[in-house]
Amino acid sequence: MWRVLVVEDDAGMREFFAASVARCADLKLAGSVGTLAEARAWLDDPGNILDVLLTDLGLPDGSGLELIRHCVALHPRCEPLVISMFGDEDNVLASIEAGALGYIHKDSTPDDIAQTILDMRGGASPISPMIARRVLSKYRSDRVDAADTPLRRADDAPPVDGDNSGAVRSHSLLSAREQEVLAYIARGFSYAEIAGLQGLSMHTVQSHIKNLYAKLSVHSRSEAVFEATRMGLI
Amino acid sequence: MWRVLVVEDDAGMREFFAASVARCADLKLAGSVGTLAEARAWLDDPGNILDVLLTDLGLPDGSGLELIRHCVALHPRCEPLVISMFGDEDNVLASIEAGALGYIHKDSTPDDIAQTILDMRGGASPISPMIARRVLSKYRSDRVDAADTPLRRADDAPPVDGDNSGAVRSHSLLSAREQEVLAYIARGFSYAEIAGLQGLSMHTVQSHIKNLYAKLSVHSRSEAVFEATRMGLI
DNA sequence: TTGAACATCCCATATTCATGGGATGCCCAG
DNA sequence: CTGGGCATCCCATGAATATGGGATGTTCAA
Repeated sequence: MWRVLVVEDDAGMREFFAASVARCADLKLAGSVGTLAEARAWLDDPGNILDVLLTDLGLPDGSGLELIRHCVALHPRCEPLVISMFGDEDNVLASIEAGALGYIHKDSTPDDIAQTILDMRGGASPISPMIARRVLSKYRSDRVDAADTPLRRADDAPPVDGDNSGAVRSHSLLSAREQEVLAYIARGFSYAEIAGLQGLSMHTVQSHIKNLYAKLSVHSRSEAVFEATRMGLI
Repeated sequence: MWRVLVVEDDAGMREFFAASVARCADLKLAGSVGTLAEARAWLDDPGNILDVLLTDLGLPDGSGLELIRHCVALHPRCEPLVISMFGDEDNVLASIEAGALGYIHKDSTPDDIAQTILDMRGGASPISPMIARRVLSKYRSDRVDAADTPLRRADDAPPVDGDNSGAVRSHSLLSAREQEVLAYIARGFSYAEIAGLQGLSMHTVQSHIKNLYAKLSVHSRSEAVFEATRMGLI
């Protein structure tokens, strides 16, 4: 009997999925929430055990991708399944990279949904041939250039400066300020300390760090130091 | 109109596949052979152009895997498809690694065969959910291996230990656990996530990090990553 | 001259950290 | 057989961080 958590912002849809799960004898609806925050809280509760995460990608307060990563980290035995819309292949692929094992179409019937979940727990990966092909391509190219594969969380792509005039200033991904701030971060200085050392406001420092993170595609100081080191910026 | 080469040692089967291809208006039977040698010769002839290689794996004079590799090298635009038997998943997986895009079951109907080939040329990868799952696992473990390789350098750290027989680990500043935790910290994982990934309690992770800090004489994650990098521990 | 990138500053809030405790059990060396 | 290093777990709290908003001005290139 597999425990399923449904995460979907649209109330109607959520009801539908929840009902589909609930009415299958081999599945148990462990929970049903509508936001990323709620889902995270649910997953964070050590009392909750999960076998299947059924989640939408477009949540009001964030991306389902984050949720998937969070889930695979916290519940290693849980298998994530994505609720996808038609023509949403890029996102599905991203989900798979994030840890999803397959997806369910938004216009599936209740029985299809339950069956797909059971198939997955039986060892299958419910993905279409089109997606399979793309996974294969990715798989192959990754084997080739595995050396400089981004390490993690590189997919919630930051606004990494869409201008490709990069030929000019190719060796300064970061602005001068950002670089300085980064150096301080690596040495463990706090916002306030960096601000003091540079004669800036703490808010300014915060801003620089925000931008820094976006450019490095990271979400924390330690990750930033790690990535920057890897990229030879420190 | 896709040109198909059929490679299958069993004469009856070969006839069957050849006929299935031939009778489809959008496919052209470019050739039909029964041995690896013949197939190689066919592929080696610069006059022959190929869009789809449909091959069995168990050929009398060698493996279809070799043929697939040979084919992808000589005919980059050709898409290999494997003829598989029931329960032959390991071989199918190997074929995919060798370059195959999918497979056809030996007990398919003529129409299925043609349709599968057309689907593949349309951008799909005809593989079952079970196989897809195995490809995914492989894909993921490969990525992890790739990401981990640069981390474990001078030292030891067997992936998941549990046995602390490391008596001979004389000049290792950090314990195995601490190293692992450090690696996760560098990638920006939170306490809870690291705990999940290692199957530990969050409190335990916290303890390791505390001790880690003491050993490195630092007071934050970013400092730890910086110092550890400087000391060649990451 | 209009937009884009940068630098600067401000605010608010939920989450996560750091760090101080303390506890048990294992194994190895002294 | 005892102490120290390691691994594991628990708790609590103040501090720091991450991240979402906005706002202003400069500079440089299209």
